[in-house]
Amino acid sequence: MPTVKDVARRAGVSVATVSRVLNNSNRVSDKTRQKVLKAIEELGFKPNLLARNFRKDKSNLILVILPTVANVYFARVVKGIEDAARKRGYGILLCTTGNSPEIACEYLKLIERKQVDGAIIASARIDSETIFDLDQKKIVQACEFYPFLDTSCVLIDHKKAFFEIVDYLIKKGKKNILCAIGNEGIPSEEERKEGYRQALEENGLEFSEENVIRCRYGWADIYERLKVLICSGKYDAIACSSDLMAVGAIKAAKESLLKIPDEFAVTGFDNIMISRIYEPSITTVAQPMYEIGEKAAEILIDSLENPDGFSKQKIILPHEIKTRESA
Amino acid sequence: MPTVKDVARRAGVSVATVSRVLNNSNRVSDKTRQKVLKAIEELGFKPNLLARNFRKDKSNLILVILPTVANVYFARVVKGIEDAARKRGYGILLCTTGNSPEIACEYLKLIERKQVDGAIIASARIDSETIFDLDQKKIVQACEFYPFLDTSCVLIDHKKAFFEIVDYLIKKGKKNILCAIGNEGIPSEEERKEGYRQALEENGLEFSEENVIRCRYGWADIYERLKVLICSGKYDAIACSSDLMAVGAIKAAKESLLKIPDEFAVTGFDNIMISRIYEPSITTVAQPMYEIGEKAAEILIDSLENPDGFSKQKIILPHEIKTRESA
DNA sequence: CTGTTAGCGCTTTCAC
DNA sequence: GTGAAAGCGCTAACAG
Repeated sequence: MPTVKDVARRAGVSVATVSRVLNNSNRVSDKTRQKVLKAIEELGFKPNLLARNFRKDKSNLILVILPTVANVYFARVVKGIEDAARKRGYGILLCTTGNSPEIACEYLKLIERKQVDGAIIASARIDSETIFDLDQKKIVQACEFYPFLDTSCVLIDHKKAFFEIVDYLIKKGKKNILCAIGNEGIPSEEERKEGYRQALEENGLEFSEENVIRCRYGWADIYERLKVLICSGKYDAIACSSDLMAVGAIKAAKESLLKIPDEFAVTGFDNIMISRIYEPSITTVAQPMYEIGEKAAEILIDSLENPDGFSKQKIILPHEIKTRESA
Repeated sequence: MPTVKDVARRAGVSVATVSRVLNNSNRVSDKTRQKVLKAIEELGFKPNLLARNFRKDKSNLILVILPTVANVYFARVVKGIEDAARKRGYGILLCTTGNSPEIACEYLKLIERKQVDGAIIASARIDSETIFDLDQKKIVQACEFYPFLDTSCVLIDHKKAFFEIVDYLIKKGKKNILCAIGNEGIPSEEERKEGYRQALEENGLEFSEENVIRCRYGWADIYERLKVLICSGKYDAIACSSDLMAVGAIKAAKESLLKIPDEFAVTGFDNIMISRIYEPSITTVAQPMYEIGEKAAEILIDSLENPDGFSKQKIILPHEIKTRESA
C-alpha cells in the first residue's frame, strides 16, 4: 500500500506538499496540486486513517451507548445521531449495555483512551457508583438525564407529557386511573409518575401510591398484573409508560370483555409502529426521537470542536399527544 | 495525559518494559511488573489507543453495514455481531445505508483506509457497478448474499423456507395462493419466489406470474393492493415476505369480512414481535437473526486474524416455521 | 529479564 | 508556494 512518501516521490514534490493537497490546504499552486493528484490516482494511494487520526489526536468517532437496539424507539435515535454525525464527518461506535451500568462505564473509558472523541448516552442506565471522573464536555445525555452526571442533555419534558395524557383521560371522564411505569431509579419514570400525580390532584382526584404499577416495559408483565386488578371493576383507565405496556393492558381489558375506550381506556408512550397498527390503535405520546438523536450529536460535536466555547445545555424538545382509538 | 515515557520514568524502567506490562508479555519479572503497575496507577495512565492501533496497524473495529436499524430484524443481527465482536475485543462501527448502494460503497472504503479492519454487510443493498476491488477476506455477507461479491456469507435457505411455508398452506387445503414479495434485484426475494413456485408445482398446482405481487416491506402497500384483488374471491391465501406485509394482508382480509384462516390464510416472514402480538397472531418463518450476526462476526474475525488460513465459507443456518392463528 | 532504538504514516511548524 | 525535519505514543526488533 503506497504512502505519502511514495506519492511525493512520484509527483516530484515533498511529503509536506502531498499532505497539503490531502488536507485541501490552499497554500498549494494549482499546477503542483494536479501533479500530486495524478500521482495519487496512478498509485491508487489511500490515506491511512490510523496514522492520520493518531497524528491529529482525533478519532472522528463518537460512542453511542444505549440499552438495546432491538427497540424501534432507540433505533430512531441512533439514526438521528448517525445522520448528524455523518454530516460532520464522524462515525458512530455502537454499544448496547442491556442496561448494565458496568458495561456503560467500561465503554466510557474509550474516551480517555482516545478510541472515540466523545459519547452520547442514550437512555442507557448508569449509576453514580460505577461512573468515574469524566470530561463533561465530551458527553451528552439523550432521552434520559441522570443529574449526577453533570453534562448537557437533550430530551422531552416527561412530567409534562404524562401530565397531559392523564389530563386528557380525565377530561374524557375517567375517574379511576391506573398508572403503569417502569422500575424505580430511572429519572424519566419518576418524572412521569409525578406528572400523573399532578394531573390527578389538579383535577381534584386523589392520588394513591397503590394505583401506580411498577412493571417491565414489555407487554407480558402488565398484562398479568392487570388481569387481576381489572376484576375489581374499580378502574376505568390506565396510563402506560410504553406502547408495549399499553398492548398488554388492552389484551387484559379485552379478555375481561371491557369495551375500549368506553369502559376502559388505555394510553401508551413512544408512538412506535405497533401503536398505529394495533387494534384498537393506541393513544400515545410521540417523542421526537430522530430529532433528539440529531440534536444530541450536534451539540456534542460542537462542544468537541470548540471546547473553549463550551456551555452546558439542557435542551427540551416538544412532544406530541397522538389521540387514537384506545382512549 | 501521561504517556508510557512518564510511566517508565516514574517506575525507573524503560518504555519497552512498560509496553510489555501493558501487553501482558510474560517476559517481565513480577517485581518489575508491580513497580510499573504502581506507576500506572499513581499517574492515572491510560494507553492511547490511537497510537497503539496506529503502531499495530489494526483498528479493532468492524464495520457493520445495514439498510436500517429501525427494524427489529436487523437489530437482532446487530446484537449478535456486537456480542461476538466484543468477546474478541472488537468494537462495531455502525452504518445504515437506507439501501443506497452508493453509501454502502463509500463506507466500504474505510477498510482500505484502515479505519476498520473488516466489514459485515448485513442485508444492505449493494450493486456490481458501484462495488470496487475489495479484499474478500475482510468482508462477510450476512442475511443476504450477492454473488458478484465473492465473500463468505451466513444466511438461511430462503428458497427452502418459502417452499415449506407455501407447502404448509397447501397441506391446509389452500389452492389459490398469492405470494407477496419485495422488489426485484434482491437475491433472497428471488429465492423465495422460486420456493413458492416449486411448492405449487410439486403439489400439482399451477404457478402464475400474475399471482406474485411485488411490493414494499411495510404493511400499507400490500394492504392497498390486496383490497382490490381480494374482491375477486379467487384467492384463499397469501404467503408474504415479511410480517408487516402479513399485517397489511390481514387488515385487507378483515375489511372484506373474510374469516382468517378458514376463508383466507396469511403467512409472514421474520417472526418479529408483531407476529406474536397481533390478532390474529401470524404464522411465520423465524430466522436465527442473532446467530446469523454472531456467526458472521466470528468468521470475519477468524479470517482477519488468520488471513493465511482463509477459506471462503457459505454458512446456512436453520430456520423455523412458527405456526399461529393466521394460517 | 531488561534497555536502546528505530520507526509506523502522517501533519505541522519553521525556514526559505 | 514549497521543502526539511521533528515528532505524535506506542510497539517490537535487537542487543545485552
